[in-house]
Amino acid sequence: MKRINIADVAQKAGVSPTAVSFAFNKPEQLSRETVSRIRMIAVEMGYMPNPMARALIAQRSGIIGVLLPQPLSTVLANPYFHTFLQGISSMCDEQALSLMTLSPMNGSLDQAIARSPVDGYIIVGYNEAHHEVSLLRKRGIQYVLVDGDATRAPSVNIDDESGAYEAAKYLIQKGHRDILILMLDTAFGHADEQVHGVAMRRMHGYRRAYDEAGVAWRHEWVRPSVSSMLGGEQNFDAAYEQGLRPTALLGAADAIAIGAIQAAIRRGLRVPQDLEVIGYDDSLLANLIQPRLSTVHQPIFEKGRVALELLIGEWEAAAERITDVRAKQVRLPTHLVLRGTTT
Amino acid sequence: MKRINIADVAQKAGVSPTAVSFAFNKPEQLSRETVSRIRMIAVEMGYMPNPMARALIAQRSGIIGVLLPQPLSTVLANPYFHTFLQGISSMCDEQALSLMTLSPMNGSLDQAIARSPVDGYIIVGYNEAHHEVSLLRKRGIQYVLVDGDATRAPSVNIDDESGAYEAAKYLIQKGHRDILILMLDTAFGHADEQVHGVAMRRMHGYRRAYDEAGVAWRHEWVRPSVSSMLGGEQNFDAAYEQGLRPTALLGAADAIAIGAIQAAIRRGLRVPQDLEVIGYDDSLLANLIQPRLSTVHQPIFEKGRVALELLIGEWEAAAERITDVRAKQVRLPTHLVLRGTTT
DNA sequence: TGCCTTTAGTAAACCAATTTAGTAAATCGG
DNA sequence: CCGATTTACTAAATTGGTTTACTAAAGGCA
Repeated sequence: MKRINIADVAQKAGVSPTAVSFAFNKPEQLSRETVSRIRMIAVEMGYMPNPMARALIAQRSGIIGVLLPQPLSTVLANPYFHTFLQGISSMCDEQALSLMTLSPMNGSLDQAIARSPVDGYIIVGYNEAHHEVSLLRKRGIQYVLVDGDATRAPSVNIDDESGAYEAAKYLIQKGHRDILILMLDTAFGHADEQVHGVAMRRMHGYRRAYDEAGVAWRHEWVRPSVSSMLGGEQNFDAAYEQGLRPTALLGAADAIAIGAIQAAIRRGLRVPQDLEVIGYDDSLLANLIQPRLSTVHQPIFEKGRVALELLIGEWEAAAERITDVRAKQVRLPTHLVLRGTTT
Repeated sequence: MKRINIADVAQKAGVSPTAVSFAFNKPEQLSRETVSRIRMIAVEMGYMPNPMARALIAQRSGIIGVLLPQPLSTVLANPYFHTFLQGISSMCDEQALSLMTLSPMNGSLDQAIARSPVDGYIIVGYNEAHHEVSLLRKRGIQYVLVDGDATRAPSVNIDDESGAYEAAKYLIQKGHRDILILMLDTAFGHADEQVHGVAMRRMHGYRRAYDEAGVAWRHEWVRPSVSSMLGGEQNFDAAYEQGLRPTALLGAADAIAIGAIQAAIRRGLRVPQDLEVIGYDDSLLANLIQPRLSTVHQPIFEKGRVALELLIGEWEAAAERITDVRAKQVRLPTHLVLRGTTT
């Protein structure tokens, strides 16, 4: 079963392939009857122009790629990304763009990038200095960084530091001194990974509140956790078994905080009476659990929209050959939202 | 800033474009030094073969398209799809495939299909008879239907009917007679849409339990709801204001059931003491709310995996020109899971 | 030295469209 | 009635690669 092409239609209609192309793209170049005859035959034969050939010649596919730091199956387990992707896709719908998610293929982004027919990238969680990112720059492909450090490339970030600062300050002001901090593990950079700006900034925010209040920063009360409910559970348990007895908890992501709460409840603690908890992100999950999670709100949905807006701006700048414009660095605000896990 | 192509690299290396292609794809055709020289220059220039050209000639892009019934931003609000997409993407990761989501573009799937360079489709929530689906068949593009009725095309469904039957039977056996049923609105087919098989089968399952127990089926106790928490809330409220006082509730989707529970709690009802609730799907949400939702479990993750497996099977069959093999119709089992919203 | 094989590379065809330049035939004005 | 323009259509170039068929030079062997 061979897929029919423009030549097949042309032959059946007794015209040249050019005429078939015109019938769809420039009907005014042909007589009215010829156009309708060609279209009739095309529909009848089930013809549709080959998207690859079309994208090749048009030098654009109408697809944007979202470069993710983890396999898609992992990302989809994270409510933060649900909202973020919703933001991007709401903009996609408006702009008639398609969305393609790209994850590292057996560890490397290179392969994923190499075979993706996309017009530009939204890159999540990588810094400008990252190898694959600089390759894209070299190749002249437009991209926008999200949650990654950049100076030359356009980027969207949030005010991680001040959100964290507010959260820690709130707990300290309420008199808590034994605060367990479950930090993103990316703040502690493994050998092969770059230290991640987001995690660092959140840590600095917590730290600043401690310093300003004159509270000692104790390293054994700060634990790295993977950003998932399971990570939060395991780290709370581990801290408890080390003999720590926190009266409050700062989770650098909602999922971590929620996991920790479940571990705490399992140990008979009452939230918030025995343990006050503040998460980070204000993902949808925060509002679904009981008691509802106090957390640092960030505009996740808007972040996705803004990222795509910037990317579209890059295309326009490239089309008009504006290269000296300073890349836009957007920083969205954060704020503390107090709900049921604080008193 | 022009994107460099194979000819640029060839020129700089003083060889033909063919040699550059060989350096990457068939290095044994060239001398060792030439290969390494070309590769050096390619890296230096930041060259990477154009994915569209590559896909055009290879007649495959390594991308699979997931055709969704709603805009992506709507789909991502639904926990059912999170798990489903996770299932597909776990398989994608293994097979080194990329995943692209496709939603109707201003109402029409046609456009979305026309510009998508994909090797095959997983089509969610459409029947075989649907116009766009039959177009794909005509064009010889492989696809698999999920949650849609099919006889000729391969499909993945679940045992909607018996899951619903079990749920309704359980509540009836416990003595409930005033059961509010919040049905999927797709069971009541609008003018421009086809009646949706999933919704119909679930309704028939509920109905069969009523009939077998000799309980009267009262239409005013069955309400169509959109598949979201908001839909569940609004419909519970509406039913209550009509004077209905249910002692139990069947939600044809978890989101509906959860929304209804929140509306019920707001009215001072205790769940499960005053209102027993059984949802449908067993999405992750069901385990996160308090009390944990009793529901009909379906293997959502596996459904995604199986769908992609079938699609890969289609490719293989097409490659071997096997056309007379009967298309595989997979039906996965469902079962009732009792948690905290039933006594 | 002559013939055959291997090696290393290139020219040209091809994938499936779009677009530019060009060509007949028909129409029009003077 | 003749040159100019319009109409309706086509041939050929282009997009950026891959692949097949071919060629020239080098090496092997009698």
